[in-house]
Amino acid sequence: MSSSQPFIQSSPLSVTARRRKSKFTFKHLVQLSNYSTTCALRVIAHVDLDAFYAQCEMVRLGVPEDQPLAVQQWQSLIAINYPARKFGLGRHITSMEAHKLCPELIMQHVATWREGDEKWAYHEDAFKHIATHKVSLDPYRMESRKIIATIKESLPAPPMQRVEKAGIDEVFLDLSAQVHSIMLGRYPELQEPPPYDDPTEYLPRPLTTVLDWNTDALVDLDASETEDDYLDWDDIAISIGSEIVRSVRARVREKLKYTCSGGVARNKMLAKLGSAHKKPNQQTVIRNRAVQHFLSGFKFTKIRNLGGKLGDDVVAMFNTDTVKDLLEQPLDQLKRMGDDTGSWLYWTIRGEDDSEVNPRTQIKSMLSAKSFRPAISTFEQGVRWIRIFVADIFSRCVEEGVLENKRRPKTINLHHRQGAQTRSKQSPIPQGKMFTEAILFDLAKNLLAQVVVDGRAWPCANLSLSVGGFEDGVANNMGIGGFLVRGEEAKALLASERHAFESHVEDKDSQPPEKRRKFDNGGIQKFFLPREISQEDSERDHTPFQRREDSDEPVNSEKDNDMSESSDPAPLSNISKPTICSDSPSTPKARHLDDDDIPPDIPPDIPPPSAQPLSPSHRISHFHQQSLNTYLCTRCSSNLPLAKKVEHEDWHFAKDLAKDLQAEEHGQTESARRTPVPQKSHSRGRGRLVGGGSSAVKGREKGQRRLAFGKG
DNA sequence: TGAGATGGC
DNA sequence: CAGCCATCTCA
Repeated sequence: MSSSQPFIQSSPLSVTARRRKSKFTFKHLVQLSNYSTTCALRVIAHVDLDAFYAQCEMVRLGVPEDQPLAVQQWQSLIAINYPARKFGLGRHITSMEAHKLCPELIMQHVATWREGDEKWAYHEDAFKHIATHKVSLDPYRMESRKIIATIKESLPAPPMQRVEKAGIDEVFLDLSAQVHSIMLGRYPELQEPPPYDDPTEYLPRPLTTVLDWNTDALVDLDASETEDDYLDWDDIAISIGSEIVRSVRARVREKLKYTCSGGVARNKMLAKLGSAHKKPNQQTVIRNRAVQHFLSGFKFTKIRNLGGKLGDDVVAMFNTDTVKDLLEQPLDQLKRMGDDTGSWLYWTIRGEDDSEVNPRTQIKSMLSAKSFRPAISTFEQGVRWIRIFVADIFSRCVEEGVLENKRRPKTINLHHRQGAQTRSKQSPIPQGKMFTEAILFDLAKNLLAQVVVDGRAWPCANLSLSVGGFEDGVANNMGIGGFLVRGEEAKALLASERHAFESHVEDKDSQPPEKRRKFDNGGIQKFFLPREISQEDSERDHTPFQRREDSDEPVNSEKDNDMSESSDPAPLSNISKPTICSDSPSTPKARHLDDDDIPPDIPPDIPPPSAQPLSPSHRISHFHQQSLNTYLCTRCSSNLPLAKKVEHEDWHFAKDLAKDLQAEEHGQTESARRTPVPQKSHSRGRGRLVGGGSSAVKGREKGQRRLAFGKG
C-alpha cells in the first residue's frame, strides 16, 4: 500500500525558533510510556471498517470493488457499500426502494439458522423464511476476529500493544507506549536524563520544523494557531501515531482485503470523531492545536454518549445542538443536567476525555434473539426457538474457543417481550458440570417456563437468550475454583501452571504463545472438556454435538418449506409441556431415572477425571429424555425428575434456613455479614461516563445520567 | 445476584 | 429496523 517514505524532514537550522523549550516535560514523556490517561502526549487511534457487513459479503463473494452491494436482512438493508451510496441509498431503505434507485445493486441476504441444522448457512431466498429462520451474524464475527488478529499482528507484542474491541467493526488503539518507544529512537535527545534529575523540567524543543502528514486528512487549525507555528512533541507523537495507523490499515488491506478508516487524536472521543470524518479508506488526524476548531464545528449529538437520550435532554435544556453554542454555557449552567453529567459535558465539548483504552478484544456475553412477526403464542413455539438459540449460542461458544480457553459463561439469561412489557429471567450456569448444549437447553427451557408462569406471556413479540459472565482471560475471578471443584484435580495442576493460570489477566490472544500453550493442552483441560468436543474430535468431525442426532427424531421429518404464517420453526412433535409445578399430573418422568435413586441432597454430578464419555446413543437419550422432563437445580447441579423439583427446592430452603439460624446464634446473619461497599467509580481526572441504567434517572431529575468523577 | 434499562453499532 | 454487545442501578 502506501510507501513508507520518511515523513519527517529534519531541519537542524530552525531559524524560526522562538522558544528554546518544549511545552512538555520529562514527566509527560514517562506518562506516555505507561499509558497515563491524563498524559498530554497521549496518542489514541480509532479504526473503523467501512460498511463492514457489506465488505464482508464483497470479499466472500469476490465481487469487484466498484460493484454496488447491500446486505439484506428480511426486507430491510442493514449495510450499504460506498459504491451503492452514490445512488442515494441510505439507511432505513427497503429492498424494493433500493432496487428502483439502483437496479444493478446486489442484495445479499445474511446467513440464517434453520431448526435442526448444525450450522447457519446462506440460504437461497432467505428473506422468504422470516417465519422459520433466525439470522446469523457469525460470518461477520469471524471476519471481525481475523481483522483484529491482523491488527494485533501489525503492532508490537503486548503490553506495548493495547487494543480494545469497541464493536464488531471497530477498535480503539492506545498507541502511547509504542509512540514513546519510536520517539526515543528517532530523537535520542529524549533519552537524556532530565536536568538536575527533575522530571518537571521542560523537554528540549524538537529540531523538526515540518511534518509530512502523508495523505492524512488534517483538520484545520484553531484560529489562535497558525500553520507555521512551531512543532512540539505532541505533533510529533501524533504523527507517529498516524504512521502506525496507516501501516495497520495497509496490513489489513493487503492481507484480508478490507478497507477501513482511522482517526488519530489525543483521546478516544476525538479519535472516534476523526475516523468517521472522512470515509471510506481514509484517516484523519486531529492535532491538539486543531481540537477546538474541529470540535466546535460539530453537533454535540455526534459525540459518543450524546447520540441518545442524554443528547436530546441537553438539546431541550439549552435549545441548541451545536458544540459552539454549548461552549458558551458556564459549568454551573451545564450542571443543571446533574453535577456529574454537567462536568463531563463541560470537559467533553472542550476536547477532554480521559477514558482509557481497555485492553480487551474478547466478548463478555453473547446473545441470540428473534423478533416475531407475527407474535408467537404457545410455550411449545417458544421452546422450539430456544432450541435454535441454544444451538447458536453453544456453537459460538465453541467457535470462540471458549472451552479451550477455559473461558465459560457463568450466567444464562432469557428475555421476553410482550408488547411494551419486557420480562427477563436469569440463572447461574452450574460450574461443576461439563458445559454442554443439553445443559444450556435445560436451563433455557426452565427460564422460559418461569417467565410464562408469572404473568401472561402470550402473545410474545420477542425472545432472546444470552449467556454472560465470561471473564477476560482465564484468571480473574474465575481462577481455578470455577473449574476445579475437587481436591484431586487441584492437586493435579502443577504449581507453575497454576501461577500462569491465575496471573493471566489479559486476553488469551494478546498473550505470548508460550504462556498460553500451557493451558491449551495441559493441566485441567482434559478434566473438563467433554470428550465430544475435545480437539481431536472436532478436527475429525466438525459437528460433534447432539444437533445432528436431534434431527433423527420425527421432529424434522418434514424438513424444509414450512411456510406457515406463524413465526415458528419446523414443527416439533414429542414435546411434553414442562410445567413448572411438579404437581402437574401429566408430567412424565425420565425413563432411566428412578426417583428413589436420587436423594434430595444428591452431590453435584461431576465427572471424575477418568470418566469415560457417554456413548453417542446414550447421549441422545440423555438429552432428549432429560431435557424436557427433568429439572436442573442451579444450586447443587443435580438433575432431577421434574416431579422432584418442589421437594428438592424445599430441601434447599430448609437447609439454608438451618444455616441462617445457626449463623444467627453466632450473631452473623446472612444480611449482617454483607457489608455494603458503595460502588465507587474508579474514574480519574475529569471523569467519565459510567452510567446507562434508567432506574437512576427516575431517582434523580428526569433525564439525568449517572456520571462518575474523580477530582475535578 | 437478578431484573430492568440505556447507549451505540 | 433487527440483532447484537456493553454497562449501570437498585433492591
